[in-house]
Amino acid sequence: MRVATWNVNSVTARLPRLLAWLEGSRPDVLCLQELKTTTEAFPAAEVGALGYEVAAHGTGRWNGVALLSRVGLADVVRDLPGQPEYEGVVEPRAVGATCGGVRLWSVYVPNGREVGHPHYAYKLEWFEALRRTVEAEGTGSVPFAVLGDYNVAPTDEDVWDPAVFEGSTHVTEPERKALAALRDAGLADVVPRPLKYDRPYTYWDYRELGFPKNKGMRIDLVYGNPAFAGAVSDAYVDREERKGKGASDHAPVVVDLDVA
DNA sequence: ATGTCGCGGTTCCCGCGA
Repeated sequence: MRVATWNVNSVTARLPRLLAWLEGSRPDVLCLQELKTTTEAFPAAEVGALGYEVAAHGTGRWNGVALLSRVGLADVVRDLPGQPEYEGVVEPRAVGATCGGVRLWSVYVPNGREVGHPHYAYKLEWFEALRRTVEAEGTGSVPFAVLGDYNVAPTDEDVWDPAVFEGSTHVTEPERKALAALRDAGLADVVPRPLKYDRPYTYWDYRELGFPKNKGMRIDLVYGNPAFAGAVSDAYVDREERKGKGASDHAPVVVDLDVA
């Protein structure tokens, strides 16, 4: 079984690339983030023509997540139980489903903007709701994983230059402790292999030639319970998809599993 | 070497978020 996660930075803008990537990589399940469109406007017919069922969750210009599956899509849940609001709104940042006997969540963790900003506190609250979901769903024998854009680099090795990020979001101790809490809840960080260079970055800023200079970050993560992580046979970052005109600023992370 | 991108509204540029 092949599962993948990809922040597409607008599914509408990325549709030609998304369809080509699905045809080329043939994941059984794909977790998408940053749809930037509504549930209704999601291109379900186009991905359906490739054999995928869709659980999309979007409200418009920002955020939005989806699960695409060609191995079944059951027990769909939109939003984390108890997911915190931002400015009075529960944003579309999480969707869960059971696909081919594996329980999966596609998540888009809040960015945080600046340390001390209300969005940063919201980010940490959001992680706590995610941790509670892991405790509720992920501690049994069923393979379980949370895939998506976590907006946190787990270690200093996961950013191209730690000095540049000093004092910024994505690398602070409270954010990294939120990831550690997920590991304490039983999940393992399924670290993919890079297809080039030494670090498996998943995101490179559009600005200042981030990709050609490999000024990247590993912020798109796959956190799986023992039944999931123990079944992993391979994992890699598909940096090829970050190349060329019309790319997202994130590359897909692909995980192959030996599950029935 | 791609030396930002994408969206929606206040539209044919601007502000915002990332």
